[in-house]
Amino acid sequence: MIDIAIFDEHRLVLEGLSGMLSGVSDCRVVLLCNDRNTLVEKLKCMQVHVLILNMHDISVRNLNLIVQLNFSNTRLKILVTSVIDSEEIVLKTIKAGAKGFLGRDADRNSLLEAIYTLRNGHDYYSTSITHLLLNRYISSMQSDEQHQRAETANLSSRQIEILKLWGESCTNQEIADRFFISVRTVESHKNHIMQKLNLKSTVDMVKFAIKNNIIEI
Amino acid sequence: MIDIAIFDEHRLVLEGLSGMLSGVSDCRVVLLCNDRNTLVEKLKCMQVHVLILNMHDISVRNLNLIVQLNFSNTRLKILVTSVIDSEEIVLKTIKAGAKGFLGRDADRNSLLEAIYTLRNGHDYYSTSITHLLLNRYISSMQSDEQHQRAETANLSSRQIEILKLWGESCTNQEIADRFFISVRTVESHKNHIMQKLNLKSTVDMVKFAIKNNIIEI
DNA sequence: ATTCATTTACGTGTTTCACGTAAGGAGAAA
DNA sequence: TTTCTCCTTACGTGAAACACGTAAATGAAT
Repeated sequence: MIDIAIFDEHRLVLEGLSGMLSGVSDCRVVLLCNDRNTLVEKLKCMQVHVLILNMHDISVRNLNLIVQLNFSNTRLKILVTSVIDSEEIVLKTIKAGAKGFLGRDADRNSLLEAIYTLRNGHDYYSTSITHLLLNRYISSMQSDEQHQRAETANLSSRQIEILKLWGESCTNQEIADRFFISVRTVESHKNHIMQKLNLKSTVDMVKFAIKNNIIEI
Repeated sequence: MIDIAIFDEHRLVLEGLSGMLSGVSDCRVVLLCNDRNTLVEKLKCMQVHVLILNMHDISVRNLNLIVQLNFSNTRLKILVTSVIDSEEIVLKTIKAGAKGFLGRDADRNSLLEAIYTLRNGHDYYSTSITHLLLNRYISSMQSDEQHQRAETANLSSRQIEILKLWGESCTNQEIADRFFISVRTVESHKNHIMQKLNLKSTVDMVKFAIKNNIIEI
């Protein structure tokens, strides 16, 4: 059984959200609230697994509420819902400590998925958000690759891979495990890089990698 | 009722995965398969909602399998599981058309979450992946904030001297000679620097020194 | 067919790192 | 004054990384 609290400034929305959960056997709505102070007070002494927090705006007031709730009840999982699923609001809520986010594309199934997922200790972000992050990520990876091809054509792709991981403070062993090769091979790769680029020390290798956008400062 | 197919090259793993789903009322395992060609043929004419595809490696063979299955059965949702949850494998599988990914941190609950989520037409990526994406995103958005928190003032003048020479690719012995101290003392200084700044590796120390204008690229 | 770079890997000896310990001094706080 | 903290110096030990050489397998180039 999952105990759920719902917050919204408008009673109507509150009841609407509550209604979506009636008839779900695993869920029990134990608190409906439309006042921030009351919410914080009540949640201090209630056992609530998931709080559905509907946000109309990304005011500091709302973000602080999340921080405050997380502070006073560490076991509480906060699921933010909002029609404003811009990058900004999502990021800010996550940074504030929300464990889930449902945007405008979310339906009842998504809500249930999110509740179960949060209850299990995992994070949940709606499809649009995940896609946003993925696209960002993929495009940043691709632009990285292009940068590298421009400046470091003399290094082989394998050598760059090694350098990249090493530049993220991986040990040789970690790099070896990642690529399923021997530690000695990793050492070999680094030796070859040093030879090829005529570098005196590993410090120089870091500098080279930074100059050539292989690793970030 | 969700119809599920499971693929793995090893029968044992196949049965293990299948066992995890026995007793789940909403799920029905309708196909176990350890041969790629058979899998493609069977799935052409069977109603399967979710395919659990356990990948041991990111071979072109496996990626092509995903592409092929997506082509021949557009309604099929492919959930890739793998102990190799590196950035590389995740990206490649998603680009190939997988709708979900479970990494090494996934447990039975995650598997069920993923199956339900895919069945509902949404994507599912395991916590580690989501965090990976989020961290990338967040760090790229507000890298300044954390970076500017670095305090050079915390380092003593001696520590900065050491760091400066080391950043010019001097060996510990050279640094020791310069200051008429023992090599061990140089090591101590570096150890203290690492401790004080909470740095994991010498690579990080180079980055710190560059960020704080102690050494130049 | 042969050359060349790449990827893989080992051997050996040196250097550096990680982590702990510790002594002596300088300066601040009680 | 004594206590306390930080800095500088330095060592011990075991692990990791580096320097330099060697070398086999692969594949692309010509």
